[in-house]
This record gives sequence, structure tokens and C-alpha cells, in this order.
Amino acid sequence: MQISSRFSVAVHVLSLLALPEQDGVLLTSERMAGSVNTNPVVIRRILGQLKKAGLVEVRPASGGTFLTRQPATITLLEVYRAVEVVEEGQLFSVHDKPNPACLVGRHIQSALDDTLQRAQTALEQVLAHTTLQQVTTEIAAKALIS
Amino acid sequence: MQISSRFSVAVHVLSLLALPEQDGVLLTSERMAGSVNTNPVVIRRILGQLKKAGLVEVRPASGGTFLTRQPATITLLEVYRAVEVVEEGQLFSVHDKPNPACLVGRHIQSALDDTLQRAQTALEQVLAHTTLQQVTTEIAAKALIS
DNA sequence: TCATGTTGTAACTGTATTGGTTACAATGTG
DNA sequence: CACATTGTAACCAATACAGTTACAACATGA
Repeated sequence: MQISSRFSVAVHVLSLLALPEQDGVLLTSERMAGSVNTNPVVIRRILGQLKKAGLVEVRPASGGTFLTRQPATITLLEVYRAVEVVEEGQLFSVHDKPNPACLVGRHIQSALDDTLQRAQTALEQVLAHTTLQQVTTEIAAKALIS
Repeated sequence: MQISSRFSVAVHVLSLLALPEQDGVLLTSERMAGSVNTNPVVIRRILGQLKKAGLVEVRPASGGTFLTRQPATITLLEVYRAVEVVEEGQLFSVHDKPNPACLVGRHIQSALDDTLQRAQTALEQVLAHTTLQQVTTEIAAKALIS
């Protein structure tokens, strides 16, 4: 089981928006889909989520999408949350309704919960400390040496 | 998307094995299923994975399952790996085949990879530092105060 | 020896999520 | 007012999961 690629696609899309456009052409869902290599509707769905989270402004009809904030102030955790790949605090699913007549069944959930929560938080903290700018800087750096 | 409950069920099962049996009755898949509240076949499938990982010994036909190691030496990371809820290094799925003709498309994967790997490792390290014994101790503690 | 109970697996089911696709109404702009 | 684009709904195929039935293999103990 894997975390949906919606997250990586969202970061891809935001990177496109963060990097200087070539020749001022508008970034439509069609063009973004071309870079991601998927269908424009998939991009629009994700843009809708990013818009709802306040990360981008999408111009309907006329086309064009823009970041509402500086890349340095956008963390990957915000993106991760925006595309709802994982509900808050629900990365691990725990079997429900263990047998309350059993010592283990009665307490396993709360006994595990603390550890699972910490594991999940550890993952999210790494995302929280990575900004969109770091990603685009990395992309630019790789472009130079290759 | 969530990480399969196979993991929490496996920890539940191992906790049953780690805690002193009542009256020396053998722990069959049927009895474990009763505590987890699921089907015995689900338990046997997971026991098969734990056995393959060398964490338990299962007596065929006659019944009965036993830990092969002390609970203090078994980490939740081993259990997590044993039940294969997530392939090694594959917690995040990244869209494949981004457009190589695009600057972002060409470098997004490797630019993201480092961060995602660190996020995943952070999660696994929490599991690596939690032992089965800690879980059963927690269960026993909760049983006392409730 | 043989009946019993258990494990190990295969096969099938229903459910949910995902990513892709078609279709089309709504809409802002030139 | 024509046009390109967005925003959505609807549908599809693929995949994963947990549950279930069924049954062969087999160790034990009567």
C-alpha cells in the first residue's frame, strides 16, 4: 500500500508554477498535464484541492494558475494535507472492534496509538521542514549539472 | 489511503503470544481470531508472514504458536516489514514517466526522492525503537488501572 | 492404526481507492 | 459573441484489502 501519487503530482505542479515561465505563456491544465504526463482532468482535480487550501489562484475560463505565496513559505506538509492523501492522524489503520473480553483486545488500540502517532508525526515533520523552494532549487541544481 | 491493518493485527497477535497464557491452553488461530475479532484465515495468513520472517514458530496440525525470541528483542519495524504492508522504500508513490522534455519533468523524481526517503525513514525509526515488550508492558499497565 | 483438530492455501466475494477518460455546462476575455 | 479553459459529474479498469468457504496435508494421541 502506498501513499497516492497525488502528492508528488501536486509538488510537480507547484514546481512548475514556482519556476519562471518561459516566454510568458500561461500555464493551463493542458500544459501541466503534458509535463506530468497525465490527463488534464487529473491536474484540475488536484488544482482544485490546492486552491481550496489557498496555495494557488486559478483563473477560470481565461486560464492560468498562480501561486498565492512565496515558494519559500510553502511546506510540503501543507501540500500533503491539501491533497488529502492521508486523513489527519490516520496513516495507520488499526483493526477495529477487538474483543473487549480479552486483556490484549481491550487495550491494544490505546497501547499502539501513541507509537503510531509518533511515527506518523516523525514523517510529517520531515515534510514540514521542506519547502517548495528547496525542491525547485534542487531541480535547478540538477538541471545545471546534467 | 492507509497502511493496512495487517500491521496492527500482527502486533496484536504477537502481544497475545508474549503475554503469559492463561491455564496453558494452546493459542490456535481460532482463539487469536477471537481476540482480534476476525476470521481465523486472516490470522493464519499473517502468522505465515511472521513465520517467514522468523518471528514465530507455528506447529502445524497439532496447533500452537510460539515466539522464537524475547519480546524485548523484537521491534515493531521488524513486524512492519514482516507483514509487507509497505514495500521497502516505497511508502510514497511517485508518478512515473514525467515529461523529460520539461525541466521540471526531467528532475522532479530525483529532487523529491531524497526528502521522501528521509520522511519514510523517520517513520521507520520510531518503529525501530519500539519493542514488542514495550507494547505488552503498556497493555499490562492499562489493565491495572482500568 | 486411525479419528480428530489444526495448519496452510487456493479461490472467490464485496468494497474501496486510484488514475484515467469522456462529456459538458459555466465563465472570463478579447 | 466566439473561444479557450475551468470545474465537475459520470464511468471504467486495475488494484488492494479483509472476509469467507473449502479442502488437502499432517501431527498427535486414543
